[in-house]
Amino acid sequence: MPAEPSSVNLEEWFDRLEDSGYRLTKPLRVVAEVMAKNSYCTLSPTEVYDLGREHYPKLGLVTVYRTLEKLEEVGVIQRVHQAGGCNSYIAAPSGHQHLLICRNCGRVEYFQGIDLTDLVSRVEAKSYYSIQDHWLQLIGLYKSCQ
Amino acid sequence: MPAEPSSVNLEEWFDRLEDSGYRLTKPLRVVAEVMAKNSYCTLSPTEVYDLGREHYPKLGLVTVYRTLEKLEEVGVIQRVHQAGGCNSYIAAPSGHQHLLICRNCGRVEYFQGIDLTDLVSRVEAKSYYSIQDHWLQLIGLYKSCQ
DNA sequence: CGTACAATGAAAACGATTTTCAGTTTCTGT
DNA sequence: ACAGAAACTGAAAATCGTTTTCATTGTACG
Ligand SMILES: [Mn+2]
Ligand SMILES: [Mn+2]
Ligand SMILES: [Zn+2]
Ligand SMILES: [Zn+2]
Repeated sequence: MPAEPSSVNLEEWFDRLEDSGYRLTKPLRVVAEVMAKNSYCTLSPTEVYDLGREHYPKLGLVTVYRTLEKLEEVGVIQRVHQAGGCNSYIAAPSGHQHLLICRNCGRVEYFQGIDLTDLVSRVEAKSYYSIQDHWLQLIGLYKSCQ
Repeated sequence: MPAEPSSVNLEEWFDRLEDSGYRLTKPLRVVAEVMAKNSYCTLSPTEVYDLGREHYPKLGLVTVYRTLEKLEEVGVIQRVHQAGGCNSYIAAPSGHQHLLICRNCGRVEYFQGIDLTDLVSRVEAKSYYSIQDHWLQLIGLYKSCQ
């Protein structure tokens, strides 16, 4: 059921960005590439900046922020919330999946097979809310960190 | 199943703080009181500061930060993560419960009756992680916000 | 090509949080 | 009740991550 983060199709990312009217610039390509190549772990804007400059030293931190925003907007990456902070991102899986994060090394897996729709609508029926979304994350220790 | 946030026993909070070696000062009491009296909604440090100064004008913002840290450490409040930001807190319910938050007005309910232990251990069995914790939050619209 | 405009990077501004520090308050032991 | 030690406080300053501004550059499109 748990799966390695599906390897990313960078061309598809670029298509989505173009479809949303964004231009495919060098800095954008570099940032996207960094996120795509590190789809198994979370990265903060600064970490993306450092990795990006290895390939493209001119890259500016401001552009990293702006590009992460775009990538999140078109849905190819997502923000990850952790006890230590909520400013890192990871490649989003296709479809709706949940995160399993290692508290120690930050390694990430996605898992499927937990379907909450029944449980959620049961709660909805008994509350005064219309539930639009849910957010489930598992936290633990990866094999080599136990 | 959904329930009004259980009304808070402030004395119990103070006991817990004392047990952890913290001193019961005036500013701490004021901050705790603000969190206890607003157990149905989330508050940012600045909001706590403003509410606190209504009762105790000398209160400093730095002390609010320090006190929220203590309250979280002893487990009587918890940080709430939302799309708009992750810097607000709310009184924690007794025992393990999950949050149901209104996207519009910020109103909060807790709900019980969703037991994930089975689902979670099923995922654990098929992953390389030992799962220590989970984090489930429902997001929607409260009655009067729909 | 040439033009229109989105996107860039550097610097400055900004807001939230943390650190520093000198003075105050709380608790403990007498 | 009292003295002393240590925790705690508020104001100011420092710091950190993020956003805004702006002059310049690069991309898409005809
Ligand atoms: Mn789900
Ligand atoms: Mn649970
Ligand atoms: Zn968060
Ligand atoms: Zn509402």
